[in-house]
Amino acid sequence: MSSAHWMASSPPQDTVQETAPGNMPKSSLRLSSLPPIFISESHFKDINELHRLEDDVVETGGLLSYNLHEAKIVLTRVLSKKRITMDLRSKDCYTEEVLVVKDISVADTGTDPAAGHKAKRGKLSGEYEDGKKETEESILHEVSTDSENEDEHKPKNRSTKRKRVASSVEQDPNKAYFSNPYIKVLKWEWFTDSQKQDRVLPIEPYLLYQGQIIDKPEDPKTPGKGSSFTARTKTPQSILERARADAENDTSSPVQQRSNRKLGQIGGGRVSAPFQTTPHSKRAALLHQTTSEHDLGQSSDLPEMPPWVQNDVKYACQRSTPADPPNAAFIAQLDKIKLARLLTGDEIGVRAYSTSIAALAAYPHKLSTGREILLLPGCDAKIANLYVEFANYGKIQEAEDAENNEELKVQKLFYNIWGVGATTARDFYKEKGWRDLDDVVEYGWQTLTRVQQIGVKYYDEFLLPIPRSEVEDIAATIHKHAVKLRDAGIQSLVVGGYRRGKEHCGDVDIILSHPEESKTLNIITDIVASLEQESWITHTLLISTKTSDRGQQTLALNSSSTHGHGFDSLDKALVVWQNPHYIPSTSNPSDSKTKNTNPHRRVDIIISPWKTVGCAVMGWSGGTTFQRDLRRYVRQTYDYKFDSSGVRDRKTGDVVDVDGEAGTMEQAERNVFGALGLEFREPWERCTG
DNA sequence: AGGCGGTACTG
DNA sequence: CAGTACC
DNA sequence: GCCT
Repeated sequence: MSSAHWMASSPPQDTVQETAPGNMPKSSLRLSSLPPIFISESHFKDINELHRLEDDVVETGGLLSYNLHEAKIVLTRVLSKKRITMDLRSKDCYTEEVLVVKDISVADTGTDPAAGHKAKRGKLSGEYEDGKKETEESILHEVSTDSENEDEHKPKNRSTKRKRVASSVEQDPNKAYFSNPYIKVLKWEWFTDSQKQDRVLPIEPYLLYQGQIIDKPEDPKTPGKGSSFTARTKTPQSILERARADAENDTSSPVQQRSNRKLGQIGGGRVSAPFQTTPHSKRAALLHQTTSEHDLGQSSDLPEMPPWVQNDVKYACQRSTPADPPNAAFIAQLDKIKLARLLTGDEIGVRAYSTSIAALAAYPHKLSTGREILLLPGCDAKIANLYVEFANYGKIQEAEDAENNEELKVQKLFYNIWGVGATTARDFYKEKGWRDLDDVVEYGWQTLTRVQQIGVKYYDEFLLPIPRSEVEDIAATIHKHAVKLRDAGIQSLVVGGYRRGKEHCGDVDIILSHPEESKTLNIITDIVASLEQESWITHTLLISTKTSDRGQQTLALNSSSTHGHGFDSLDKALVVWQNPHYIPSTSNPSDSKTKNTNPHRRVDIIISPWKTVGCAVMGWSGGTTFQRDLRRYVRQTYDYKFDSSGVRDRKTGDVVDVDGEAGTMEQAERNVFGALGLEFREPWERCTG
């Protein structure tokens, strides 16, 4: 994208040297002869700063305008063209880009926008070789086109204008620009740099966008856009959403369940306001609620609390958490709020909701009152209030709002790209101004990391659930290769969601080990190579061949006589998998080269040395909250540090053997539970989310 | 008022 | 160093 | 958001 290069380049700092601003007491910059100037508020921290800067402009005689239909200059801190046109549109200013071709000799050189666009469509149909960059030429001073309207199929030449601007201007390099009627969006630095140099600098190096104002386009919706990619991405509802929908259709709706409940038990009869409580009044309000319920003679008898509640056992690794708890519908609502916390970057909020959810998921009874929730570890007034709302109305406004929020919807779409986290998803939305995957591909493909490109390429396929049988097939293939590369002593175990019993898995996690320590050394490289060789692995997202810091391990140093260095290596590879065996198209037998349509899968291959394989299995089998709580439990109880490659004493750094002697991975894992003073939990009891 | 899991790779 | 990944 |  030539525009990207162009935009990224900084304005030349050596444009003019002659002025020595030092002896000027006050800026003598005069902007009074320039067209009206509009300042875009985007990226200004607060209104005051904006006003101050507006004052600065006024001080130079600049004609400040608040109407984009009269302003000819827009100063902005935004850099991306997409975002600029969005900003303009938000002020009811619709534009078509007007190209600036400075030098005739470079005009029309391979920047046909339609062609570029088409090429990217091709990528999405799978013809794209990831990793290979689509080299788009960066032509200095030529603004690549892109009509701002959403209509993908509009012929680009209709919306594209090219305007030649005199290049070798004698006196005023801006004259040619200001003699045309187009609106010009400049980097804010044009003004500040001009201030510094006390003269009106040429706008060209700062010109981000030049546009002609057009009428507001009709057809704001464009219902069927014909873009297969866009259509595809919207079709398969995310698993999460479907799970939620299911949960909400739960026949045992809490509304009927608690039909005798009076509305607005907290403080009044209103819907949302009562749930906004001040920190100090929260618990009191709820207690009052339960008291009044008691006074009304309703059954306030709570079921007998499970031992972990009675004993205030607070770590998720200390209790049984099934996959389908009685309060799944309520949990589904909390999950929506949690997702919103995640997307907005509130990691602590995520942690808090995760804790509450894990406790609720472990609770074996259908909830009946808000007071009940207060007894659960990790749950307090906020969650109890949400429950009361849920019990009364069958839904939670905050959750509904989060789910329906357009911004969050788009950010979730981006977040689902492998390699894109919450921060980048927000960046795509807020800074880049992208709204769907087509935008990502069209405007940002080259800025994506390698793995993000792969993530986009297989966006839909990575979201497809993997049946258990296919997980087993994949595991068998990996095991077979491992045996081939070493010997039949290789043991393997599928962990992750599969081991917790999920019917459909998001990915495949498999741990490989071997009772002889030497047999697992460097095997990850060999396995990946071997599977690549047979075309099972199409991409390696990440491979970790070092067990980084473990150099200091006394145990490894002394006991393992096997190797000179002999350290553990809990290696892993995160790869993209595709079954290379496909039916060569029954419908089109003549076509010898039909495409392999088997979906690409995400597969994690983990290698563990035998002596810590119990930790590896344990660390890869539980839900996230189970893992976090396990680590907190181990720290709190023993001041040890747990991770999937072993346990160490935090004070001494010594390795603690929790694996014991075991003949199988499962036995090793049981030993770890025991050594850590934990009751064994079956994998399907670790569904903490 | 401070803490919230621990580790490794990428860019 | 920030961001993302794994559970 | 909850816990210490």
